[in-house]
Amino acid sequence: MFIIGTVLLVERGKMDKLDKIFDSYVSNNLFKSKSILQSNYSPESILHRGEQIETIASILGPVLKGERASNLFLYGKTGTGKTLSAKYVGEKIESKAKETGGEGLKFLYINCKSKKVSDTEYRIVAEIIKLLGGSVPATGLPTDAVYTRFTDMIDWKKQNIILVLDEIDQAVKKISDDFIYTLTRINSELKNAQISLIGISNSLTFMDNLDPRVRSSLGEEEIVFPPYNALQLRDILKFRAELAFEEGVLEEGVIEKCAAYAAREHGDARRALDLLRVAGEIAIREGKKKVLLKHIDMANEKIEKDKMLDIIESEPTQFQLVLYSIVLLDAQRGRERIFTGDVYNTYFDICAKTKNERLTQRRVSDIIAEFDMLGMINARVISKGRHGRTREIRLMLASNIKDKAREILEKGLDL
DNA sequence: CGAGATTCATGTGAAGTATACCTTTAGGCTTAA
DNA sequence: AAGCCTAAAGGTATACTTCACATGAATCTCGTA
Repeated sequence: MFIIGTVLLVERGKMDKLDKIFDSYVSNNLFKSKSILQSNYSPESILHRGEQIETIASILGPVLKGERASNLFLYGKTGTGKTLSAKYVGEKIESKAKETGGEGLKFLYINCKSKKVSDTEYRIVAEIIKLLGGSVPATGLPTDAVYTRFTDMIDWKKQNIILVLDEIDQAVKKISDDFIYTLTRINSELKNAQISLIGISNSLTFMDNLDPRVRSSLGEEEIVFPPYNALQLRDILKFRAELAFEEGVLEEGVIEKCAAYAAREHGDARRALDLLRVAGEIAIREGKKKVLLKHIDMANEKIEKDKMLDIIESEPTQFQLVLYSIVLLDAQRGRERIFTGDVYNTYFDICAKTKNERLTQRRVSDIIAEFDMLGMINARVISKGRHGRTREIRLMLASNIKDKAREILEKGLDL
């Protein structure tokens, strides 16, 4: 109890000196500074990405002379340092510009996948404007009016904007590619300002199914981020672990194991760092003095679990109701197959019980399709012949998190 | 017995509705000159 | 008269509903061997 309390404390705020001293008396805190292992931390130097960073820098360079930089496109699997490198160069170039007096440089970073932005073109542009310090209503404006507002905001003076669109493939999948086209075309409507786009994508094939016009304008320059291999991952982990952990709390081989795990998952450095951090947290919770090898296995499991549960928890009520129906049926039926009709019936009952409004079957059908997209369930349209057509639904949650998922849903739904 | 017709239970697309929120506009009230 | 506030009018995005039609294999029907 005591220990868990401190862990929470440490998680909440950043530790100041006093906390640090107290902590060393109160608990066996293995971390020197945990934030270093968190994914939003940008290290002073980025290992094994020198080449890419230099290339980016040289492409963006012209901006410092007030010229427009080429649009740039970064490929690479998750956790290969794309975002980090882009942000890194962006920040450097921004401060360089300030140093040399040129005020007219703005570096904007947008993640197209994050919850508040995702889904619509409108929200993405709105987010850009917010970053520029303006504000846009959440709804109510025609989309092109938002674009106009955006151009107005930039164009009042001579300046260069570098706009990073992270996970751009997600945006294109949800919306369509003419939204990028609009963005690339904005340049021709600007009189004073200039925009350079940096697109970041996980999918290597993303460019191939893009409108050719968009492809040529966005991909003026392309940089590929290859996955890290186990050795490089080890270097990165070592570098960060030294800053993050107290000395000597890592069991021999812990770093190597993390690196190996992550290397197996297409060289994902973020994953490796998460693994290490969570392993540390588990070790503390168990009251151990050292992070052991087995903690990494536990961490691996926990991370998978948390990812799913987070998604579930943040889902809107109606989605939770539908998912809850599926979870219930899954528990009831065991191996028996679940069909849309079954889900709708239980959903119907649950709505009655919880006094929630009931959606139509049509809508529920769409919701089920969306869960399918999320990978939470596997839904396949089959024909049962005389007995009609339906989706055959299987819950894809690992069995060890089903109970937890159910718990969260019941809590979320006030059951 | 087999080929076609039927049928069921939903999938799926299009169009319409409700709601929440935004801008613009016009009128009315206040205030300062 | 100028400035400010408010309410009404006119618009949009989003989530959902309604309507209508599409699907595709199990099952039925019926002609034929």
